[in-house]
Amino acid sequence: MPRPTTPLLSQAGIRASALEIIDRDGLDGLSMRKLAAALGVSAPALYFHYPTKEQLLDDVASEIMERVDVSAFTDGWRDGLLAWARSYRAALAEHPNIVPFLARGPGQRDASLRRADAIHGGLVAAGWPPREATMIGASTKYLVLGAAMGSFSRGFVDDVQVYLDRYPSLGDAHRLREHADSVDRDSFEFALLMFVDGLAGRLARAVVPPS
Amino acid sequence: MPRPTTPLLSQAGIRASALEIIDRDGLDGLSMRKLAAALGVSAPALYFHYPTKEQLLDDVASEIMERVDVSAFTDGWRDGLLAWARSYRAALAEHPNIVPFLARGPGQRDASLRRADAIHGGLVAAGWPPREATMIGASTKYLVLGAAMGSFSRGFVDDVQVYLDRYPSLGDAHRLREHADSVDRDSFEFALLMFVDGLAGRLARAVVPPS
DNA sequence: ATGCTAACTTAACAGCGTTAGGCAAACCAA
DNA sequence: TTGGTTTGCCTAACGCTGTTAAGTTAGCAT
Repeated sequence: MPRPTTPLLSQAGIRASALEIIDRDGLDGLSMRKLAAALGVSAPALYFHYPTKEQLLDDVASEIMERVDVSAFTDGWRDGLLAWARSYRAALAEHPNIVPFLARGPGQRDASLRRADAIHGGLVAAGWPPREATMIGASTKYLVLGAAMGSFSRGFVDDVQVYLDRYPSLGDAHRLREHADSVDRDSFEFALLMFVDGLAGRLARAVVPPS
Repeated sequence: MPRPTTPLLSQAGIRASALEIIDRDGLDGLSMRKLAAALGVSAPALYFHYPTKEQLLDDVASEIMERVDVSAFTDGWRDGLLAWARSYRAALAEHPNIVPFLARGPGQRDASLRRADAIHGGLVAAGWPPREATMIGASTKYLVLGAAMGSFSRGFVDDVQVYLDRYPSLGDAHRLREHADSVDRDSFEFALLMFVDGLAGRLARAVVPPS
């Protein structure tokens, strides 16, 4: 079968199929051969559309990151930060299996830079010194990514385990997983609020210096 | 070469060599064949001491986690939490390349449970409700792991990049990396302090309810 | 009509984690 | 001391991986 009348593959189609496999079979469950098979094509055919698997994953990750909302800083730094962090986490929650890949660096430099700039700009406009704005951005990213890694990739129920050990009346075995999930969800929200409260205190102290 | 007079391999030796390779060549740079070669042995020989590569990595990770200090909760929850978080991060900073593995779940269940129990117990003893103690433990872990992923694995300099873009006078190209490192270090400390401040406020409000 | 490029194919390479089977030294029971 | 079992290594090999090379033909431009 030589060159087909109408192309069998497209970058968008490859990305979609890849993400489907990742969601279903995990990050390690994606191989170029399996992906090709899902698209009804031989593995090397993919290399006419993507130069490398890494590049493909970068694109998939970028597609996911595009759903992150960095527009709410017009409503003040607090709302902006909360909206960013929550939408960031929500985006990762939709495709938990790709988080380990996403966690090792931004994909498309320019898009991620545009996001970082929106955040940084929003914070500075609200009165944060530039260097602290940078640290706030980094900190929030730490929180989201750490929570995403902890929640979505298996494991990390140890704290919940301890909790249940101390209150064994709570936990049927089959309820442990859902309980762990809710603890994880709540912990992220908790951490985010504590962090933002700490920030608010610092900003207040900076504006009105102590007597 | 049949059975040698004195064994060539030991679990401890295998772990040490594996960690050396990981530190030098990265997590993907560790293969059973390369590890075996470094030990002067053929690859399958390793399987007489470790049933699987995953198991070996689990052990290496556990060894690193043993250096985390969870003993400072006797000095109050604040100092305990700070000491734990800082020693946790320091432990990861010594072997950044293993963080991506470490981030996908606790290794030896009992050791990690013992740590989690010390933390949870320390927080509860200091007056935190059990459920919030669980969330504080989870949150702190998020922060440490997120920071470790962000800082150590390449990339994540985008915020720094934005910062430098806005103040281009600051940055020679060769200073960018060290600047990014310091921003990352400072950001972790910043995030940790903001989080703990938020916690302190919450605890104060809980103890002395608002009028 | 001719040649070039595009989009696929099959075959193959080096490397991966892991398993099977061989072999001799070391250990243990009689 | 002998004999048998176990131990700790070896080489060969399996099926998998990402990726490259070379072949084939449809479509398009000259």
